[in-house]
Amino acid sequence: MGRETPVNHVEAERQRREKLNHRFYALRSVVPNVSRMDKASLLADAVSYIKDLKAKVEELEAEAKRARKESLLEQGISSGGGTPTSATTTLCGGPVAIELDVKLLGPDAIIRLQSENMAHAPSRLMLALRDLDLVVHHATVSGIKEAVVQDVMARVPEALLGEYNLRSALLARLDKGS
Amino acid sequence: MGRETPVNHVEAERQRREKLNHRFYALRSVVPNVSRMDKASLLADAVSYIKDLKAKVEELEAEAKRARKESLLEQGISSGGGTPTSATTTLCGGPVAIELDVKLLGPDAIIRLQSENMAHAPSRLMLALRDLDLVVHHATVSGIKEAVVQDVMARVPEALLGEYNLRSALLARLDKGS
DNA sequence: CGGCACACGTGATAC
DNA sequence: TGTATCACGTGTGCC
Repeated sequence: MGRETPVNHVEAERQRREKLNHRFYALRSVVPNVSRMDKASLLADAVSYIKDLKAKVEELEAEAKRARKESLLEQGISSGGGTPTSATTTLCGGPVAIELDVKLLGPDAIIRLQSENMAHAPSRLMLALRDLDLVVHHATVSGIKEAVVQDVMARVPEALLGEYNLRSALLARLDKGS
Repeated sequence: MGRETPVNHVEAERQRREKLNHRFYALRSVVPNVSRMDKASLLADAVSYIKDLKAKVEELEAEAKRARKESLLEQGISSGGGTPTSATTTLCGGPVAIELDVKLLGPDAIIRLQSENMAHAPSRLMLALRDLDLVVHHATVSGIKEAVVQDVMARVPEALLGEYNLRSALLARLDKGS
């Protein structure tokens, strides 16, 4: 039958070239010292430039690390003031301080979790929600110093309906993810 | 009259192509995390990478200058300073449509993730953040129907500084957690 | 004239 | 099956 007009192919190739050339132009805009307008030279210059930047970054990072250690030393010496570090290591035996509030509105739930700022609290709650198949509609999490508070609005699967059920399941999941 | 055999022309063009491809290969060797083997993507990644390196250099230089002044003054001002900002945006066409935007402000990052409303998107991002040791200061997630958008403010570990690095690491983690 | 660099259309090919 | 990318040969303009 009639050939599927190859004009599409031509046009596609044209767009591809156009895109490529645009990328080349973008590359030119970020690489200084573009001696030749030549594409090959541009690529070569880009490579050298990247190598230069890499070396520079590495050098500066080493210097920064050095400076940081100095700074840490200074801090360690001058740490005569009151430090707010409590960090009672009672994580193991004792349960972490947690306050969990669950309210149901029809099939949806409003969940409020306030706890110590343990490591990666947000991922913990989100994992618990995921494991229980709660569909998150909206969530906020804010952490300051030693405390973190999370508010979540989500849809609850029928099997978990009932504030007590939901709260228990959430607490179990939260403890489990220690 | 008889055509002056264009074999020279052909051969010249062939060598030119060969040279260009070699340059492309060289560029690949200095740009990390080249997701696609595609030439256009390589150029785009190279541009992002160069921008990122530039920002990193600028940031580190500012920090070095600041550290130098601190060292000279021997004064301990709070280090929660704001350093100049830079921006990076790209789009990743994987199994799911994802748009990830990362902005660095000194040691902190502002992360914006917009994606399809796949199952449990929030836990995914939070897991990625946890795995990368980002300390989340504030986060919001809102989902409606087929789309979900997440905004996060978090502290970035030194090893991950650089928008390109951070973005790549996040993308990798997000893909991994399918 | 000839070297050089580019854009174009085309066939092949992978997903 | 269409939709991507790529390499190739060719035409064209510029020193």
